[in-house]
Amino acid sequence: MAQPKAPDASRRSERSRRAIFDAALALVGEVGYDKLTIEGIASRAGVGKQTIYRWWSSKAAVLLDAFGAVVDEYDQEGLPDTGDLAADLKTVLRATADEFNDAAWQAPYRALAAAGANDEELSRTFVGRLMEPGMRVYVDRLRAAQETGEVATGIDLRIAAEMLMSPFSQRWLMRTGELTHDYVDTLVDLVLHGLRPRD
Amino acid sequence: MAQPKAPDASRRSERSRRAIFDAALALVGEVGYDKLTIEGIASRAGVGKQTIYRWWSSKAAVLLDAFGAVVDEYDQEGLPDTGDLAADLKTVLRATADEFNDAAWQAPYRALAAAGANDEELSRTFVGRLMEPGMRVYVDRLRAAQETGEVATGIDLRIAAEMLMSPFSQRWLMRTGELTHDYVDTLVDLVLHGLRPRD
Amino acid sequence: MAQPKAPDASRRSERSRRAIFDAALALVGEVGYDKLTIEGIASRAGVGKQTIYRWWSSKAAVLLDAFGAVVDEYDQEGLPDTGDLAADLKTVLRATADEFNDAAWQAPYRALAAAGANDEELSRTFVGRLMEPGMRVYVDRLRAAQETGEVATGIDLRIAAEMLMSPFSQRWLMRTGELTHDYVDTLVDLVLHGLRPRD
Amino acid sequence: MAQPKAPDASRRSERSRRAIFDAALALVGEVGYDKLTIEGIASRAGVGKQTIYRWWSSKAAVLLDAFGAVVDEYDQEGLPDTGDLAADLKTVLRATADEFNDAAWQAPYRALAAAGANDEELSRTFVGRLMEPGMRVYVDRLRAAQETGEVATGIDLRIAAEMLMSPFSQRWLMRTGELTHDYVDTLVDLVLHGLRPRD
DNA sequence: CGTTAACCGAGACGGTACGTCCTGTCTTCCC
DNA sequence: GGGAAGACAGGACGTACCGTCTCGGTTAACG
Repeated sequence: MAQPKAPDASRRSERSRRAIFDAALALVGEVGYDKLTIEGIASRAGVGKQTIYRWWSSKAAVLLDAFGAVVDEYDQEGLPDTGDLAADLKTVLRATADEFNDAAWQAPYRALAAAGANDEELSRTFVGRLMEPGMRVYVDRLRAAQETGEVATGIDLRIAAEMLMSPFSQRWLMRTGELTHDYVDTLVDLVLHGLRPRD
Repeated sequence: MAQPKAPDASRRSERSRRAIFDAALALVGEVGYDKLTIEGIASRAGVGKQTIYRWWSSKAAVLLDAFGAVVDEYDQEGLPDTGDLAADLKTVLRATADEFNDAAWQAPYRALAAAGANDEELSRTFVGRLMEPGMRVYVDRLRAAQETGEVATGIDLRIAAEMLMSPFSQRWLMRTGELTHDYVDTLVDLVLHGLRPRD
Repeated sequence: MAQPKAPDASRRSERSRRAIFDAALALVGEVGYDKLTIEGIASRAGVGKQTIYRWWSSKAAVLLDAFGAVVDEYDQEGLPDTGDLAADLKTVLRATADEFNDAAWQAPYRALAAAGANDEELSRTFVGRLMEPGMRVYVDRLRAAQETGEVATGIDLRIAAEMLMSPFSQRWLMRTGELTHDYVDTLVDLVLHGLRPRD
Repeated sequence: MAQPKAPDASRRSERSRRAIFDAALALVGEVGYDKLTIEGIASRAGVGKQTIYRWWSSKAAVLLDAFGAVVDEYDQEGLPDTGDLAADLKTVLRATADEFNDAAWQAPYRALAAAGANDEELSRTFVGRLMEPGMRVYVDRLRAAQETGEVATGIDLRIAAEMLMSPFSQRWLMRTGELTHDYVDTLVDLVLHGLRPRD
């Protein structure tokens, strides 16, 4: 079952791992994803190329881990639940919009989304690691709202959450519009109207 | 103030142009976007590299033109209007879902969406050339529905259209779910419920 | 019969060819053969690596051509023939000794002799290109001496020439002794004594 | 004034030493000297790389020791002295020719001769360890012949021995000819004729 | 109807990065 | 402390493409 040369993870250099993450994130911001190279990362991190190839299979994989490590620190603990679904969603989506407008997030996130489009394997990891967790907290919050009657029963909450998040992501990814607070508010209102219990 | 070397388009070889398109589309399907190369296209098309560089600035630009030429043949003439908005949307989105599930469309479309994420200029062209026209017909159809009272007035139709199309595109691009007819129907129903005239 | 990608020699850049020779000879003198690298030659010559790989198969092949070009300028025109074989041989071998003691010749010559020992193909070329011509003029001179009676008939002149040159080369290659004029004189005398017509 | 880390030879593993020799000799025969690597030797010998680096400074040094150990078993005990110098020399040189034509000797011997050409230090060891002892027995035999009058007095026996051995070695090293028994006989006769007491 | 200027196929060029291999050092764990 | 194992920083390998340039050849507009 094992690959033909599994490196011994217990001997891995934590120092190098971190230097590689820092270098990858810094470089993707400076030169963009297309001009990001393994050699560049290695050189900036003061690391041999082989140390990268030993642990990752592509620059996308490095970036995914690097960005994942950053995101993990933002420890999501579920959406707020003040009892007012619309207000809660607006609060969180406004914050998310601010994050997406932050240059430090743009480059790696865009890069990974793009790389995922052409690489199914990477795409699965990207979605599972970075997008699914976010999606799940929305579904949970919607389920809670269903129990208080704010949202109709019988609705596919997964699709409901996508109605909220996909227009938002798509707008940003394709640059078809700004992610303003106004936009967020309008979107939340329109979506929630559709989720209301039917008359 | 002309560029240092504006090639004379009137002397351009139509034969070569087509051969390049065919080669680009065939290759992106066979080897994927990342391994698509200008040299590969040139060689497959039986064309000198310079003939590509003379007319396009990158492999993305070639692919965009090549795919654009294919798409143009599907000449969109607006959405049907039978008077039943939901039915009309389902009809068209089901057809679109089938298209997106067609392997011949996947590779170039994904490639361009991905390339656009990292290249703002390309992104603008991609959206303007391939996505905007599609979006526009939806907005038009929604406006018609607004006039018949099926959709509430005062709604931002652009955002409404995005609520319909973005979850759909995102699902496909990120591979977070299948584009089935059932999915389309559910999505349309949920969205339209949100667009109904308020009580 | 042809190799799978014969480059077009008529388009070859003479400028690059010369720059490569110069760089190779300079570097082998500066850093030695073992630390001579294709990358180093390319970089010093201001040339792409591929330009070297296109025309040569190894650093040894480059060096052989480079050194060959230098040697060719020394245009051998046969040994002098004053009628005194011993004197003629001493004159020429003394000059050769001086050449072999010249640092500029040492590095490439040693390198090629060494590389040839481990690479039969290269060895054939090295011998044929650089050593055979030298050997031949000695054989010719000995043949002339045979006609004047200075050298016995029936002697294998090839072996005779080797008796003269091999101890000389071996001494230099293996560093088992100095190549002084005295040494040369002694060697010539001993060898010629063996070649004298038998009593 | 000891080196920074003089390993304690008394604790050295004889088992590893032998495994390294065997691996080095086997590999140089299989893949040639250029592709012989320390890693390859270590791995084939079932030994850590450090165990090699601890005791030798280069692959050439390993090979020299390995080959030296083999040669030592051939324990030279001087040339035969039947009273007939020519016959004795032919006997021994014929045997040597057979040895040099044996594939098992070729690779390491050639490799070391080549490595010596570019590495003065190695060259001294190689000559001193493997070539000098052989040379010495020839000089001794010639001296004995001088005392019986077969060889002229006043001759530099060192140079005389080289006249015999260098053409032989050179021919083999440079592949300029076969080492046949006929060749050996002719060479011995020619050389001895030159060494005869002058008239 | 010949001249000539541009596009064209071809591919050599100076470069950059790839992913692999090996070097020589260092660290860990075992005996 | 020697030895097996192997991660590490470093660097060269030989390959693949990049985007530029130069070379005939062909082809269309102009004189």
